[in-house]
Amino acid sequence: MPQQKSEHIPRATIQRLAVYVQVLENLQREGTEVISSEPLAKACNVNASQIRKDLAYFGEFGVRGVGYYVKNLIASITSALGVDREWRTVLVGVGNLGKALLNHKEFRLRGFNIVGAFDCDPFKIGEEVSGLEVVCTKRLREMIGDNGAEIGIITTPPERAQRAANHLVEAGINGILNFAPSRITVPDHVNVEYVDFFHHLYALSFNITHPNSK
Amino acid sequence: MPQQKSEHIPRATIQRLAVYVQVLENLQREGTEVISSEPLAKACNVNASQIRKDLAYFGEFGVRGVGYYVKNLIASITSALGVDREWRTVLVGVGNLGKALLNHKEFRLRGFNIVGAFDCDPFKIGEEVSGLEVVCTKRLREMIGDNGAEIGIITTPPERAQRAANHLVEAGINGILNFAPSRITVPDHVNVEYVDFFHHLYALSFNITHPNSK
DNA sequence: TAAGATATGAGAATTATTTCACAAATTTGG
DNA sequence: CCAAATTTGTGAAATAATTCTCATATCTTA
Ligand SMILES: NC(=O)c1ccc[n+]([C@@H]2O[C@H](COP(=O)([O-])OP(=O)(O)OC[C@H]3O[C@@H](n4cnc5c(N)ncnc54)[C@H](O)[C@@H]3O)[C@@H](O)[C@H]2O)c1
Ligand SMILES: NC(=O)c1ccc[n+]([C@@H]2O[C@H](COP(=O)([O-])OP(=O)(O)OC[C@H]3O[C@@H](n4cnc5c(N)ncnc54)[C@H](O)[C@@H]3O)[C@@H](O)[C@H]2O)c1
Repeated sequence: MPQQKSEHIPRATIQRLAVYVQVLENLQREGTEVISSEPLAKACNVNASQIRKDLAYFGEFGVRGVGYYVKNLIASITSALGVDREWRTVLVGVGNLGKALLNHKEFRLRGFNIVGAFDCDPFKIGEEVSGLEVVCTKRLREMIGDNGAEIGIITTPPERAQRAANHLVEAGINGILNFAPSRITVPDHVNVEYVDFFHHLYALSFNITHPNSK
Repeated sequence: MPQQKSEHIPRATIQRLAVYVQVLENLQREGTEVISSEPLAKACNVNASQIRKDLAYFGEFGVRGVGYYVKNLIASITSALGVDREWRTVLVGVGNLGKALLNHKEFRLRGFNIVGAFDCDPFKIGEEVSGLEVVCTKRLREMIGDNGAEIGIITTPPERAQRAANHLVEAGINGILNFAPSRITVPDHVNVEYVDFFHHLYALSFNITHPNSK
């Protein structure tokens, strides 16, 4: 069982592990069974020792002289990341984006089941979206007590994100994925990740504007 | 005019600058006119000298003893990032996600105008989405010659992303925002950013699973 | 106009991450 | 079964990024 060997693991390592899984899954789909760090590194656009060092935080998954068995390595990394299980999630803010996410089947496929949908708009409460009844945000605590969700997804307007986060924290969630373009403040034990593709467009803009700074 | 003072700027700095803009815009909406690095840092969840150092790459934007004028600082950072102008973009892959993005008005609002929509499915070509006629991917080069787009957005299935990227590169694009969950290979002068919220869910999963490793 | 309070900007010190280099393990072919 | 060819895993070295510290600049108030 891949067990964490060392204390602190860089955030960058976690991000790369997600990339490795993605690339390995595509390789697997194309029929590759074994791969060594060199070509995998090329496909992921990183240094080969970087991959080996990242993996070394969790154990020894390769075979010297051979490389890594793709299927095996996927299993090892997903286990290290903790995504080899079901994660129950709830979504707050059933608007355009919220509905699109509720209908997105990939969540369930990847083990992130959305088991609750919440909104504060009385016109939306009671509506059914993708097999879930939209419930009043005030009942978040009670509902999470029932369904045991651990991750909250925020898709409210930015000025409501902090309020939504407060409700989620109070309800006992310990991870938040925030799609609203605003930062939220939460207690230390709660993890927050932000999704905002404009940040990526900004990065492109910068890199195109300053081509030499690479 | 904010001019780049130093040669290499860390990628992490660029990502943070985008966060600063986001937080500053929200502060501005709430009426804040001046802010010092300490409270701004708190809102962005970073160290105050980090902010000052990040800004120092581009110039001196603060007033000693006072702090930063919010409006001014937003202008300085957006100028540094190169997002104080219009960026013309094209989108390849007019499916569920592609259509949602084409209808998303925020792009235009933020200066990223989608001026072309491409797909290879003959049933989709000719269809009109959000005021744009869907055009065959093969005509990408010709169309970009006309509309002068510089950024391409990929929303094809993962196994088609590389092909889409090749078309975009050939057409002379120099930045790509890839929503497909696969890595693409492009020449050195082309910049690629990846958007995948499962990577963020993976990070949450890891952090919740290993609470001590923070 | 001078003193006290505040907050930036930048060099130095620290800490973290990445890359290198190579010993150890495994396979393959004669 | 041994030698040659691979390729991992890891300590050491090199790089990079972050944080600390403080001199310097500005504002406020008396
Ligand atoms: N639409 C997109 O494609 C898109 C893309 C990226 C980011 N976003 C961001 O995602 C968020 C949602 O976008 P949208 O287009 O779905 O907006 P929307 O207005 O359609 O939906 C927002 C929903 O949140 C609900 N809401 C408001 N306050 C709430 C609260 N306190 N508790 C619970 N629910 C609350 C509203 O009733 C509404 O149903 C925005 O912050 C937007 O910037 C949207
Ligand atoms: N739907 C979502 O909410 C969502 C969210 C995140 C990521 N994604 C990713 O975005 C991509 C698109 O998702 P979707 O749900 O819109 O899929 P989709 O199948 O609805 O759309 C894909 C579109 O791409 C077109 N296409 C295929 N090959 C092409 C090519 N070579 N050139 C041009 N067009 C081509 C298809 O004709 C189709 O119209 C997928 O990779 C998916 O994993 C989707």
